[in-house]
Amino acid sequence: MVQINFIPLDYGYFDWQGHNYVRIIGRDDRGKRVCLIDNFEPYLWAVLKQGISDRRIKELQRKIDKIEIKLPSRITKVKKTEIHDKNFLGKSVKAFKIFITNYKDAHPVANKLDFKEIEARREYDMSLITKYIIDKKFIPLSWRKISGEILNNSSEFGGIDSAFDIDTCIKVEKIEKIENKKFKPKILAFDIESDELELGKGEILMISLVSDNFKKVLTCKKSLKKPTYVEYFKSEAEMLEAFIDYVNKISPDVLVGYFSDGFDIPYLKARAEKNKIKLSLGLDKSQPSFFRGRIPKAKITGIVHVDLFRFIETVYSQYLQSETLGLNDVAYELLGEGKKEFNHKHSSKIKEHEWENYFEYNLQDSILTYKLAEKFWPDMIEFSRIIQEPLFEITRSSMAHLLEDYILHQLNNYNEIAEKRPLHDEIKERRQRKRVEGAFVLEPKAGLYENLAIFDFTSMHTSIIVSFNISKATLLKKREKNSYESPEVEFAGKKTRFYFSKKPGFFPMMFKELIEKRKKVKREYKENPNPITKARSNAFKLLSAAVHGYIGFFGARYYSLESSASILAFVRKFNKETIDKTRNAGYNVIYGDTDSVAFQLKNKKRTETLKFLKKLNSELPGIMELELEDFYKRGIWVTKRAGGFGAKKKYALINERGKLKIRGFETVRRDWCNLVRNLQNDILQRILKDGNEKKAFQILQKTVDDLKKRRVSRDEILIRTQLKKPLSEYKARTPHVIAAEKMKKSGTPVDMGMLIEYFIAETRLKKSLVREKVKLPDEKGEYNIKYYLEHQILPAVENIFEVFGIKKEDILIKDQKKLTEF
DNA sequence: GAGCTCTTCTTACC
DNA sequence: ACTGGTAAGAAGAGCTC
Repeated sequence: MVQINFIPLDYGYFDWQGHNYVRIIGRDDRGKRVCLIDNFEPYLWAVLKQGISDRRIKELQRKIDKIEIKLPSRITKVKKTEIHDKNFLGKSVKAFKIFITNYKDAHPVANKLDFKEIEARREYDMSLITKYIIDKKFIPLSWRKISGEILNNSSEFGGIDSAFDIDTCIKVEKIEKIENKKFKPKILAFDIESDELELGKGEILMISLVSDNFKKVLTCKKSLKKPTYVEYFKSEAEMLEAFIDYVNKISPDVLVGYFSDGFDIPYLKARAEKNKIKLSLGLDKSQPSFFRGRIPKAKITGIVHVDLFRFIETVYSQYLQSETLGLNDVAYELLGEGKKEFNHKHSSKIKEHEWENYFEYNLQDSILTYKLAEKFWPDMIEFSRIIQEPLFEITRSSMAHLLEDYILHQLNNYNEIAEKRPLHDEIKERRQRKRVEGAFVLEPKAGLYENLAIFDFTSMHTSIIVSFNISKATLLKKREKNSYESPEVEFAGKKTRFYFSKKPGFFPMMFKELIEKRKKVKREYKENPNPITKARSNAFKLLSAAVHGYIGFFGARYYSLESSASILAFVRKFNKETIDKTRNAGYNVIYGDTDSVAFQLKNKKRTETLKFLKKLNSELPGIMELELEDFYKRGIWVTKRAGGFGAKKKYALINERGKLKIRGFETVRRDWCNLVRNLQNDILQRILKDGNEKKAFQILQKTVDDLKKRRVSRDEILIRTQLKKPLSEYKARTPHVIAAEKMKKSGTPVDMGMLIEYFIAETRLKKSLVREKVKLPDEKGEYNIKYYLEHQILPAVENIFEVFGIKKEDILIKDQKKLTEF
């Protein structure tokens, strides 16, 4: 019997003599790599209908105990059946806990439970690892004291201890909770370069590896100078083998790449196959396995493969200003350094002296990936601990999936049996439903305003869910006395109201607790700001923000469109009420969107306004809360280009400290050229600072002049538009589709998700469509002055100057003559 | 071929 | 297919006159 302190990193399972065992790879507190083997007792639930007699229950139990699934490879039996008092969708129920010998057959066992006394069969559709973590409270990346027996060249479990490259293998007897201590994982970042983007098409030219005090580029190409970090190999095969050796030797906890699920790992696998090499990266020398999904997930046994791109995409992209989530943009924003310059061309055309630069470029990618991984480690570890799912899962799951995992791991606190995942037909039906009415947006009156404030609701949707006890399980079939009543909603073509029980449901309670946890962590962060508390606070924030969307998501276990419709009806009601109350208090309300109200203070003082906020808060139910977003010195709202009404979701503000808040304007949209984005930004800034348009107009005149004199660089007039689907699926012949087709024709690989760059050029055609003037950035040709004037500059500034009574004609009139010259 | 509406598409806001 | 609804706006398609 041994005892160690252990932190789990990678979870897997295997079968031995027809039973399931869980295999956990992690470290002990001396840094040794340990593999734990633990038994897993699979079970599922059968929820009984109300009022079944004890005698009948006994009878059923006997029948269930006899269930057997016979397969060629194994026989799965019911081991035992227990009767428990549980909750299911908030109701107290009696349920059978049916233990079976192999979880893989839980589904067929569930199918055999078709007794009329059984209302529902549940928890046979969850991941085995999820159930294991819940049952043993063995939370990923959390320290535990493990007692057990060391396996040493044991034949038990088929000799697993010798198959794995580990220091110790322990058969678990006991798991005890201990206080979390620090853990610094060994991270290894990698990146490959190849001629082709299509997986496995061309050979791999080089592979870079970066870890703590370790930098390498492995290559099978020759260069003139030989940097110390480069290792040369005779062939691609030898290079691949060296890569595998290095990964095995360094033996990292985390192998991290950037888009490595979608590119590097599958590419390596394909090239290894071509070279008849086994890509034995796993601790048991196994090859990466791929799990299906939008992008297949590449799993390496014993080492956590993290595709940092995927994690950043789901949990961090909303905070990033970067125009793309490519490594260069993200690294620039977060690390202040980007990729190295390298002019990509086919390897056959790269000269001997150029390879050195390519190596450096390749190395830099791994360096950036490594640094980003270090930066995001607190986020990864906190997400993993809070959601209680392994690192591999939480770095790849969508937000809805993360939230659902969080819910599943919390259910035990409420003695709840988990709801099932919707089946195919159910998903289809849900997706066909009419969408429910959303939030309210108040149409602003265009103008320049001074002395403003914005109030907004904190976590509005979630606080409504909590305050009105809204969920699938608390929804009442019909009106009941003493229940929460939603405002009137249009649902399935009828006007109706929904009612929710006042008995607190597990779902709203769970998120009440989550909001409380977040508040606590936020306080902790304020007292002691550090990356861990920041990451924890952020994880709670993101989960909380996703709850309403999750309820309306067709794939959710706890989907409830009635709940979603009710939440949104409350959102509209409270926003409108707040707008009315603000107006009635003597403020000039300018605008409001979903959970906010923007207004002019007029003659009122700030202290008075804060007092008014307090009053509003005292009138709000439950945990709902309105807060001051900020006071603003000035703000501008413009009209729509069509129709002359005030444009929603489009405004710019400046606060006392001179900080701008610009929403919706072209300057924040990446599909407008930089010339116009910068121009509009300058104009808005000038106007908000000065309170008038004089200088801003001069800025405009100068830019128009530059444009006409062709002093504007190519870079500034490039328009970037993303390909949102495969090129072949486009019905419309839009400029960016034409540009993408041109790229393809010229040999540049074009893929879904790419940001297509182009500009609009002068043509000899007298009358023509925009798409006929599309040119790629490196094509010869001059920019089309008329287009950039009338379709870029003017649309972006016209409505701003209109606020000051300056018309489109006033902007152009001075230049009318000049215009005709071109 | 001008002028209109409608569809397709992208990207924003909350 | 992998949170939701609301909205602006460009470009092109298709129609009428």
